Amino acid sequence: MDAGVIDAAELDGPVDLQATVESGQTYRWDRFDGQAYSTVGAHGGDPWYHTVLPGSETPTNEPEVVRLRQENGRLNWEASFDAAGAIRQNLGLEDDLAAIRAEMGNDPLVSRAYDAFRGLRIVRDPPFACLVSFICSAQMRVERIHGLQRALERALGAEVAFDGETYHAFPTPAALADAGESRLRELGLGYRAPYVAESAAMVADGEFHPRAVLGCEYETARAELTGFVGVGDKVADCVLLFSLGYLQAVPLDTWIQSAIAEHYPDCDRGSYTETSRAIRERFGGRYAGYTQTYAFHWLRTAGSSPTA
DNA sequence: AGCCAGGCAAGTG
DNA sequence: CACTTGCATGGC
Repeated sequence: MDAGVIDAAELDGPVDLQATVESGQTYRWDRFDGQAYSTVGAHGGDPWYHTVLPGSETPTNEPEVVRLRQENGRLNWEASFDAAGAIRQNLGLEDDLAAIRAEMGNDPLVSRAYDAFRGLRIVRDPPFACLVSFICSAQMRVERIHGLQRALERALGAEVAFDGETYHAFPTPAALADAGESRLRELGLGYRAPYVAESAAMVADGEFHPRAVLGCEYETARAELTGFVGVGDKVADCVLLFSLGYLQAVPLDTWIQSAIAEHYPDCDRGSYTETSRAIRERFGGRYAGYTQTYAFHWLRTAGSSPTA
């Protein structure tokens, strides 16, 4: 077993592991202590989190386990390989958070949210898992989205042994495509089941891959991703922001739309494309997705309920 | 019991 | 293009 420490002092700005992995941007990290996933602040002590990275992101080309825990300014990790680089990349630890904050804006909502979750980073999740989890996210609560991803892993993901325990990788595109709509309905996906089955088949067949939009200009990339079944502008923005590193993407979900109505009514331009352009400018341009994610987490945990 | 959840697709006007 | 409707399931 490999292990190591990432000291926040090496990074540009603070780190808050719990806010990063429990703010609804990634569904690939599980808390080890078995407590409810999204009960922010309810755990005692510093919990371990674990994930299984896909073979496409490991040196062995096989799924590998990573465990991680924050103690003050230090991130302790354990893994089946030298995972320091992968962790830094996957959790946005290489982002210059201090510089990003300077472009996020200073209105009350943004300032309150940033102060509440100082150290929250934007993740770079494995693209296929990110795509599936946000297809599943339609009309579902964050806690349930996370539960569904775990159900998919347990039922359809490869077993990975590590340190005497068994973990599950996220299902491959072929595994989800082969499972088909009926099996995915059995696992609780509801009307999203055919969306996941069809989009997984597109990837398994080599017809399309979320990674294929890398290099495209932002709005082009978003439009391309809507070629997947079950992916509209909002889910496409989630994949761009939480997986592909498009930090300007601002997913216009119900929480953000209600925040726009309440706090930035001049940014409501009536269409997704135009409202997106306006709020992106208000939220700091190239780093607007960071602002969105702080605002989302703050609204969902401390702010008022959406009215939309 | 009814309403709602990190929406999307298909169908109208 | 704007607007409406149907869609699974679980928690409050």
